[in-house]
Amino acid sequence: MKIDRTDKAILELLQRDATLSVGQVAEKVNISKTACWRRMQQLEKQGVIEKRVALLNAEQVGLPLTVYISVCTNQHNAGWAQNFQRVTQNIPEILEVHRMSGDLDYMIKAVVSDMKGYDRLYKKLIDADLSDVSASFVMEEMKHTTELPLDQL
Amino acid sequence: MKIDRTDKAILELLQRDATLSVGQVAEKVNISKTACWRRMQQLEKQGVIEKRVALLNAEQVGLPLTVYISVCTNQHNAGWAQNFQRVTQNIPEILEVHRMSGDLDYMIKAVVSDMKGYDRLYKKLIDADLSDVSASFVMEEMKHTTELPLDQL
DNA sequence: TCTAATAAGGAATTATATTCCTGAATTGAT
DNA sequence: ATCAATTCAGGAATATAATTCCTTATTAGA
Repeated sequence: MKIDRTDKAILELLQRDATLSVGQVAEKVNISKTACWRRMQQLEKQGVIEKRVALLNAEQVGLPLTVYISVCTNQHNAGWAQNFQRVTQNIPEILEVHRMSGDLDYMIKAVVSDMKGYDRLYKKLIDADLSDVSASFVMEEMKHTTELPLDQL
Repeated sequence: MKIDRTDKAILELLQRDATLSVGQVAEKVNISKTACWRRMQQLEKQGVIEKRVALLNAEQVGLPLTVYISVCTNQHNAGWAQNFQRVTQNIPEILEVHRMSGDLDYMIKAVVSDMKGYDRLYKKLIDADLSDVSASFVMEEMKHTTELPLDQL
């Protein structure tokens, strides 16, 4: 199934605001309600639309501090990697974990309430045998979006 | 307005799946549809719920490569910062920009189609006089969520 | 305890999603 | 080019959900 110009327009709208009704989307992209509904279904079935979520304000829920943590290791073994995977999955403050190119290391993004909160997170990582850990704190969030650019479609 | 236990439960549900109907949420948190609807309205009015969005699959829309770019500067002046702000806001591949603690630098997260795509982005940054740029590519996305932990509420 | 204020639920109403059916456009074979 | 066969689109009907409105509890303060 190919994503055409109309699908692209639908995706752009829904990335911005998923509360739009089928009718509203249909009108904006100039097709009928039914046709629009079918396209939206299709895009979900294909997995192009992964999910619809509510985005919360981190400050208002008591998580004003974002921190990037890089973790280095010289342990190449599968056991270590598996343990790392398991530990990070189960810490809810950790929002993202990436294995990076270059050095053999990982980048973690986490949100915490304050330095005390970071310290608790740090200890959890240390306890899990992730020793080579270094943190950078976010001073100012200048841009933050979940909208992917769809130019290439 | 205080966020109580019930609000917290509502937020946890909607962070995970914003397609849940008011009725479904109400049932899960054991209150009436109307009460639940009012709480949801309130949470939106307060800005605790910032928005509802559709999350797309980056691979399926042709953006399989994520890159972190750090930008250093020795230019402290307001003009440079303003230019930086303007340039990054207008590049849609750039999803996040953070000013970090420690060294005077910035961290950018971007998505691109491939190395060619990265190179185009790189050139845009260079053109905008952001010279001290270094990239790290994501090899594997191990965790990626927009769900904030609400334990502290 | 009484009153005012606040919060909750049920029923009615409105809006929206979803299905179903019909007709148009497109494709592929002859 | 013509004729099925298939895919795609739209309108109307139906089902589901959101929203409003009204009435009843519950709470806080005098």
